[in-house]
Amino acid sequence: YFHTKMKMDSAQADMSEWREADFALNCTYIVPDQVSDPSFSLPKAMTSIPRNLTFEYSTDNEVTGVFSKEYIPQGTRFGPLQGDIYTKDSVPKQANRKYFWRIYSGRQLHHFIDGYDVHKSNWMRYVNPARSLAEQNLVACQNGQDVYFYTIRPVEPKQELLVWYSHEFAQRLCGQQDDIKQSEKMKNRLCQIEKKKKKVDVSCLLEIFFCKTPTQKTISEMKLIHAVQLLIHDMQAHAIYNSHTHPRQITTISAVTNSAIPSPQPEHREASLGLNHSYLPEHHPALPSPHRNLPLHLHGLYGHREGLVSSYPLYPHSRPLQPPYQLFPPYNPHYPRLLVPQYSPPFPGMLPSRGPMRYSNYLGTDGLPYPPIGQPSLLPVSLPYPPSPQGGLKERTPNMSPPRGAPATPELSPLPKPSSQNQTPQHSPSGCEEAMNLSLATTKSSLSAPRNGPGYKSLPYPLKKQNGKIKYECNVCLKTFGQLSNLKVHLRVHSGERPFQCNLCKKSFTQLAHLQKHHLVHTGEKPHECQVCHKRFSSTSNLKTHLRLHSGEKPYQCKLCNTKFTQYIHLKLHRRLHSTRDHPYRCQLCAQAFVHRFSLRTHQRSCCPANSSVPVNVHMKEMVEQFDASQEADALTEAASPAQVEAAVERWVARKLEGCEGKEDQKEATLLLKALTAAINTPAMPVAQSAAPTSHHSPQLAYQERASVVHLYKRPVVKAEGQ
DNA sequence: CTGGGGAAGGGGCCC
DNA sequence: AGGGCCCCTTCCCCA
Repeated sequence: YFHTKMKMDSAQADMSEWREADFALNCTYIVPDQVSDPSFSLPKAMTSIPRNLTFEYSTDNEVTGVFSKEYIPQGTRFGPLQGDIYTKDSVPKQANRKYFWRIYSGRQLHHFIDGYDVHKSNWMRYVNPARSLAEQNLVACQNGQDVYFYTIRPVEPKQELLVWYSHEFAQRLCGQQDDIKQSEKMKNRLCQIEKKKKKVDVSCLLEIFFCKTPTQKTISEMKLIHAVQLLIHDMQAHAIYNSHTHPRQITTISAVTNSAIPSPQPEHREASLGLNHSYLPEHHPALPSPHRNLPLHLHGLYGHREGLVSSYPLYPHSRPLQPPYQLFPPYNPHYPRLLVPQYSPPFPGMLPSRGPMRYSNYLGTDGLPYPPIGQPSLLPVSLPYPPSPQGGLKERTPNMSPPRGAPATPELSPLPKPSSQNQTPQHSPSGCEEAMNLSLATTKSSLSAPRNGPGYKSLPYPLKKQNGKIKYECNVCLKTFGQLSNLKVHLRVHSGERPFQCNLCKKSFTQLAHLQKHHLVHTGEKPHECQVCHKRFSSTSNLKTHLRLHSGEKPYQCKLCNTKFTQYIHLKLHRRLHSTRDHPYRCQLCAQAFVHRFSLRTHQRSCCPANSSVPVNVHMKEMVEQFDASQEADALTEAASPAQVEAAVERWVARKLEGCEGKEDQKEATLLLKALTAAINTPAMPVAQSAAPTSHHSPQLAYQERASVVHLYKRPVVKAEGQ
């Protein structure tokens, strides 16, 4: 794993200059949502989460974030984001725009995706926004008319997914290129303010934000606001960019923003904007609150410009300071975070506060207490992206010409299934008449590039030659395969892709065969019959296991007590008994633990693999372990003399040999007995003196702390793990 | 609690 | 590429 990780890290691509289309075209892994039965009581926002992800809940069972369950490679695509779709004109009046994403067609706002309704949206609404570049691991891109999240760096297990807009996304959101000139004056003015440490002007600007309803704001005011956004953004970007050479600059800027911006008064905002509490940005600490309250039409102001440049003007693209996404200034919790009204984080999930987002709150009249208003409203002053409302946007991907002026986004309906992209085979055929026809239902593997879109491309599987044969190596776990198709199937293990779905229960699988086998669950069919008892089984494996009952075969044996089992799981469970039993005497060299002190001594003198002074003898090692667990050993006291131990070993060997007729076995047993006896009687080695009961996982520590403790009959409790 | 049996899912190899 | 098959593992339930 470590090797893999290192390899991945070193191979990490620099995506900092990738455009959204690049993400779409070059992503390596595609992780579709889990498809679940719509009749499930849980909303889709909860059930759609891919298997390699998991929610984090607050004590109230509210989703507070999305975490990885396993290693997720860089270049993995999640999505698309789902939700209700509204065109500019069809946005319900009472709509809570907190979860709005803007989808653009070219530079025109085309529609909104609203993640508010947990039954229409998917898990992505719960992803929190990154508060800094350092913690960002996902980038949101609009591909076609869908929003996807791509991993911009490998995500370790149990890490939280934190997203921020792609360059272009942010750009579209602010769409202000030609506002720059107009804002120059403002910038100059504010720079002067900075120099003079005047705060009033900025405060005034913010007042406009907080105290006037959109309609009360004049166009010039809005432009002013926008200019401030740009300025702040610019200054931050500049500061970041130059942070190495001009470290103070950041400080300066933060000081300005910090002092300049008064704490917004939530009541003001609420009252002035006439919004109900659910509009409050506060739920999203990471979001600049004022901005989030901006009505969409205000953003629309910025949306009509033409001639956007693909690269964000404020970010010199020349030399990234830090790998991917150095767009984020370092996050400093001491910075005032409420400044920059900007990027409104899309969805709710983006509750930085980790604040409760009880999904039930979204079901109807929530009434509730979204996270505290005061604090969460803070945002990272550092977020460099241009101001953006809560919208998603659209961009022009090479292969898609946006349906200009398309009607109320028919094809976009998130309800059934996202766009054509990301289609998994189970969805391809229509109708449920095919429910029973597995082959029909799974005609095409989604490994092939999705129809319209970006896809699975350029799989980075290295070719290797092993023994003259070509091998395909998985770039995630380094496992090699003789056939490319096997590797491709294998890759689903990492991507979480499960292209084969059961039409009856919606469960999905990585392989068709598994789906087929699963299907027997529904039909009740049991094709495999036991010829002895005529019991029937759904799989050969299960029949095989069953046959052991007749044959008496018990392939799984406990090394310690020789108990045998027909199934591995039984042995595993059984082993726990040994380990939960006290094993207070842990070898300092190899960490192996024993029930008895004399066993540890013998082990160290005869077969400790870490003791270079004794020949490694696997049989001997097992013998010691077995004897340690034997009734003969148990009968001894810890203070038993070498002679007593030797006698016990003899009894144990004799018992073991009962019923054992093989001369070889006897011979070997005799030899081992001799060796054991010799070891028992060998003068103690230095290391043996250190034998001490262990109450820790760390042998060293245990030794140091407990060396003087002598346990005789009462063994200290030990929490030895496993085995 | 432990052993034991079955059901089901998952990974991989071969053809 | 995909089907078939095998093996392994885990979960669940019961005595």
